[in-house]
Amino acid sequence: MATRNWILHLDLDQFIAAVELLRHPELRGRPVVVGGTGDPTQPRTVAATATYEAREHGIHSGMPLRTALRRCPDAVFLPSDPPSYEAASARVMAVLREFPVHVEVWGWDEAFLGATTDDPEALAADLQHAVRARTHLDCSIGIGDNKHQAKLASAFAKPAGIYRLTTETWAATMNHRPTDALWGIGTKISAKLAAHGLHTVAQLAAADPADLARHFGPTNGPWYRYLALGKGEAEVVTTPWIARGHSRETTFPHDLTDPAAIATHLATLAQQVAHDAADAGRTITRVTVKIRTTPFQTRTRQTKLPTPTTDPATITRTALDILDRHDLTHPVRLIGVAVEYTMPKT
DNA sequence: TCTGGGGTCCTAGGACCC
DNA sequence: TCTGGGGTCCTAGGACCC
Repeated sequence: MATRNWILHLDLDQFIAAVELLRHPELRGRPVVVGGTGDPTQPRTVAATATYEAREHGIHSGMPLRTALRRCPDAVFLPSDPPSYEAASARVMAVLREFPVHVEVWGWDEAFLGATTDDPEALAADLQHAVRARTHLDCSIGIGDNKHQAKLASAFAKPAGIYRLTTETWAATMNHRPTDALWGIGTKISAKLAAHGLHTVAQLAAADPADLARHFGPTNGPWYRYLALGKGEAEVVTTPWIARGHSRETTFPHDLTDPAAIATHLATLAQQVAHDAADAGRTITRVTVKIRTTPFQTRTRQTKLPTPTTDPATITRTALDILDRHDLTHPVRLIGVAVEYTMPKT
């Protein structure tokens, strides 16, 4: 077998639930739901994850906790605890870096690995064993010629398995599937493609790029066809990601109608975001204020700052000025502040 | 099932300038 | 004067992902 380059995608199985069960072994085998502050009576809080036992009751991530409670009154509800997920994630990534691979971290529970080997399955099995031995966490590993293939392959590998999806096997594996099986095509685009007669991956792969560009945009249209052909980024980037921006938002359990209360909360968010930027050593070049009203209508207003800054007072004043441009005649369920960072010159 | 929070990137239209 | 066309920046919204 010839030695060549591979992309591996490692996906930790049921990551948040697995971390929680390590801390609460007595809950193993019980339906467990993690989300919010762990209070299932709190409105407008959703599940971050649910164990297999909870899923048997029809509970899934994204479901309101109140609904989950109704479906399974015996379920155990735990608060979300991002710092411990962060810590568990860091332990896993450290294990991966001990192998002769390039590691690109992709969120808490995923990583792409670049490897040169004649036996990627053996490497994947070694990785799984090491991660399990050192962290007690299971992972699935996809093997491909690029990130797109490897990413889809790791989903086929679940739970705790290994799956290879390459350019050679792409058509046989993917052609009959709906277009939203591709990584980057969701329900909206899939429906729009179907309206143009493109239902399957094979049909999208055979579509006219110019036609796609006309209906889906000059970049996106041809890119969808590229995905359907099984192509994708094949370079693993190990340098740390430089964030484009940052945001904080709050959904209130009960609507806000008092303009003063809205302004007060907005000012708090703006100051937090300004401090976050300063902590990250970044300057802010644009401020966006997001308001979601009942019934679930989301509006944004933004301003480019004349001069980049991290000054909390400037960010707060800008956010409050932007708030004045919003229509606040409807009850407010969400307030958010997002900022765009100045990108360092390269 | 009345619908979180934090991100990234693309698109389209209008303003403005030459 | 009553009408062009391109380039760039800004803004709002939307789609997707974890």
